[in-house]
Amino acid sequence: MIKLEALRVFVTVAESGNIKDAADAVGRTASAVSMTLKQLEDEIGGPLFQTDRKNSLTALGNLMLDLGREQIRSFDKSVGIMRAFAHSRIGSLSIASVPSVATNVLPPILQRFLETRPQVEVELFDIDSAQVRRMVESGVADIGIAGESRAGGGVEFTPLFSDRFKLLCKDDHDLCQLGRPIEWSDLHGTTLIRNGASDRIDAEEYKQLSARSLMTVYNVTSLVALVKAGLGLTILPSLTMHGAHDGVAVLELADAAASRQVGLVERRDVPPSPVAAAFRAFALKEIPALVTSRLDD
Amino acid sequence: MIKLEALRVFVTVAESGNIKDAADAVGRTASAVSMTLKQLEDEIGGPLFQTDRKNSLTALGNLMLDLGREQIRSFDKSVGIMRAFAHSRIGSLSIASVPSVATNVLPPILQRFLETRPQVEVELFDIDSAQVRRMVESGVADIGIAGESRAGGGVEFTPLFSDRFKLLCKDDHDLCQLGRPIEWSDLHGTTLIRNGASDRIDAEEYKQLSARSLMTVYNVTSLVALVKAGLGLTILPSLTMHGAHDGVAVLELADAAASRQVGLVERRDVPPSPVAAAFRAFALKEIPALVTSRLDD
DNA sequence: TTATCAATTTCAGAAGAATTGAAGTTGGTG
DNA sequence: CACCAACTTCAATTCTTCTGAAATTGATAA
Repeated sequence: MIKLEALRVFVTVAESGNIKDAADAVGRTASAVSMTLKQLEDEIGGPLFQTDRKNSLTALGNLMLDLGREQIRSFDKSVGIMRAFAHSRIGSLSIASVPSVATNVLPPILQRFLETRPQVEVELFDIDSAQVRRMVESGVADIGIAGESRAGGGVEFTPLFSDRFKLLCKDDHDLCQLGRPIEWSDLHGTTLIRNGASDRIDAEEYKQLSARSLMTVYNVTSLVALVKAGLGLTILPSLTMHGAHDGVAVLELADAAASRQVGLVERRDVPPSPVAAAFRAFALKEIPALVTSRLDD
Repeated sequence: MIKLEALRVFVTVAESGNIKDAADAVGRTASAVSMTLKQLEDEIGGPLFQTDRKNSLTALGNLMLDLGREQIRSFDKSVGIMRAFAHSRIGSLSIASVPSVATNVLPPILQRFLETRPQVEVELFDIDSAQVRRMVESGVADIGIAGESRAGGGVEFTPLFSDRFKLLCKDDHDLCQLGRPIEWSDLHGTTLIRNGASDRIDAEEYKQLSARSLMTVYNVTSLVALVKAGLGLTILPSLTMHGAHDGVAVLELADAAASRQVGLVERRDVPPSPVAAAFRAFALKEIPALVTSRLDD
């Protein structure tokens, strides 16, 4: 059986024009090279060089030099691709994330992740938690970032950070004068605007308040605009409303349990691609640190 | 160093979905296959299968299956080409031959030669002996067929057959009545037409006759037409005028030395390509036999 | 949950292939 | 024609790969 290694030796000899130099180049003795060449000629079925001074090729030798070079080049390139992929230097990564993280957290994370992986292709979808789970489950996204869900399903959740809910109201609202964390009871008699994230709060008191609410707004920008216009107040994870908004105030809630767990969503039983695995490790290490500093503003 | 053989094993395992069947397919034990796979994973830098039951590939495994298959296919194809070329089943062959041989001898020879080599490409040039030598010397033709030349030059001559010169005259010419081989002296007083081939006759008597000749014609068809028209007689190698011509007679010459040696012309010090070498051997064996029967007509 | 069974892995020894260094050839050069 | 360098050959050695037995693993069924 002809080996690629034998072709490598042959090409080296053909290029150096003699066995001794080729032997040095491949790190063997001349006799080893000579034997390899002989074996190759036997297996191919004809002489490769015109004389045993290896400075001129036969027609067969020329053909083998061309074909051999191409095979070596192509093989080495393939191996390079395999290794690059295995070491997550190449590949593609599809991330599905809830908007708050996609907007406030992922940009610097991805930037740093891609700094050492310029060849990796990334797709980022910002969608709500339920859809994140769906995209990961169906394999459309390699990894998701979303709030924790009750049902396990085909996906697995790994917490990244916890994000406390806060109250958003107009900055001249009465509640701003309280000077202390807001109790659920403080909200009686106010107009609460529901949103996509606030359903996750488990407190019974909040649920009752929420049930009486007449408005639900999913878009954060709209939500802030409505609050600013004085149409009501709303409760959001603090990361969601990260960044100052003129005319609105962000107040602490007294209920420490009012928080959402944000974490990675991954498919169960399907191992991640090397890039996805690398991103997972990177995210697990970097996102909590980043979020901590971000929420301390 | 990753070996193509390891990729072969991996592809087989990926295709059979388990080690045992793959081991049978490649003629190894399961343990050997298992170890090869492990080594491959170490060298690439990541797992190839999702579990140690080898029925589902990782993303890396899928990539390697694709790339590996392609490498194997391409390598095997290259080796096939090398072997086919070495065994002269493919390649190209450029033959330069004098017209008499190209017309009367080569067609059946080439037909038989190519019967077992349908992929071989042949070019055939019919030109005079001097040009045959030139084409072979310059490498334009791989092999030549021509009359023997005095000067060696960069080419080598190997005799194939000897071709006696004969006299061609109008069939009502007086010489036809002699009923015996023609002596040079019989030609005194006749009109001799010189031609490209007859210069090779060494006999002093002929040379004198030839020197007196006023006409030289190189094209055999024209030559025969002139003879038939009664403008003179000419002396040609018998193969040249093979095939009956109405109205002309072919007479034996008494001078047994009046013959040309026809043979192979090959470049010195440049080994023939496998096809050329095969054709050489074939020609050396088949042409003399064919010519003998051809000239016995 | 545990028992079972086949597939896989591990391990040490065996077999095989490649490599070495020394001795022997060969071919080119002065 | 003798010399020298390059190459080949050969037997011993080293390195790699393979094998068979035993241990482990994981799926399936009781």
